[in-house]
Amino acid sequence: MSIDEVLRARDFRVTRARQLVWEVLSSSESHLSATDIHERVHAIDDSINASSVYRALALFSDLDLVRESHLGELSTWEPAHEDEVIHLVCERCQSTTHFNTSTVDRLRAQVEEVAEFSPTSIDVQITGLCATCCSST
Amino acid sequence: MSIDEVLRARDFRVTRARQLVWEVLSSSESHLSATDIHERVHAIDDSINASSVYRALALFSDLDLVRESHLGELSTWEPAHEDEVIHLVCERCQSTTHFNTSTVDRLRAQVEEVAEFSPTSIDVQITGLCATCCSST
DNA sequence: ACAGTTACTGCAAGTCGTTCGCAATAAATC
DNA sequence: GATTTATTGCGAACGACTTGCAGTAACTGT
Repeated sequence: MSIDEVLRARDFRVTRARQLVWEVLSSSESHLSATDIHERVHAIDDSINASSVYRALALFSDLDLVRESHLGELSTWEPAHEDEVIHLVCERCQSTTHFNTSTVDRLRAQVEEVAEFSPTSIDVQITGLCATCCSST
Repeated sequence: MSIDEVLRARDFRVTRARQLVWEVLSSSESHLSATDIHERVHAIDDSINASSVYRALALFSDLDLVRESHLGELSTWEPAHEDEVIHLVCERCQSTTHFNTSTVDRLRAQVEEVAEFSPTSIDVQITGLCATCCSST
């Protein structure tokens, strides 16, 4: 189902701003800040305003099409994904990558058993240096 | 070693602003935003300005006395602690508890090996229901 | 205890990301 | 194509945070 269809199916209008924001978001592999997104959208069509970008992101967030994270200094967005994933945030280049491991499940189990805590969501965030930045030190 | 001693030992002046920020920070069990801290400091002594709070936090951060996290919409602060610790945040009573497990070390090792990422800090936040709230459902 | 030095502070202005009100625009419906 | 109204662009406003600067108060030496 394309973004146009999703929007129409939920009775929202298909607009150029929304299409472009989605295009930028889904064609990037990493997390993007609102400013990143706005810049990229603006590069394609400079008539699209920053507030439209923010409004599109808010809408997509309501529709669970995107996932907002507060990893670095700014909020970042990415298309929504199912699994609990670890975020690796590079403190030099600010890039964010995903890392998937069953260790997170082990963590969940431990917390439930030992701490008697019943988790609804797990957010793991590791800051440090990514491979590229680390080797260029 | 008290905050006064730490400051003096490193050739920084002991000021009321710094003392109060530290007092607020170390007497709270949960993470606090800069605004929270400012409010609490202001409640004790309303002559202390917001910029002094920010400057104190920046200094404490340099001295590794506090730890900054980017888990929510705002940055939050807490006194630095040695071990990488898991934060269990109850979504009903808002209490925050620490949980210590070697699984976090395993995580670090995995990330280093598999993702070739060199971590400086690990933040794990688990939201859900604490034992008390869970049993009173 | 006091004077001198200067690290710190309070203040006000400035920055930056984000939000909001409103009139103009353009997507859907007929 | 005309009508309706959800969306937009714009500019002003907001809130967190930073900065420059002149005044203050914490340390130092006497």
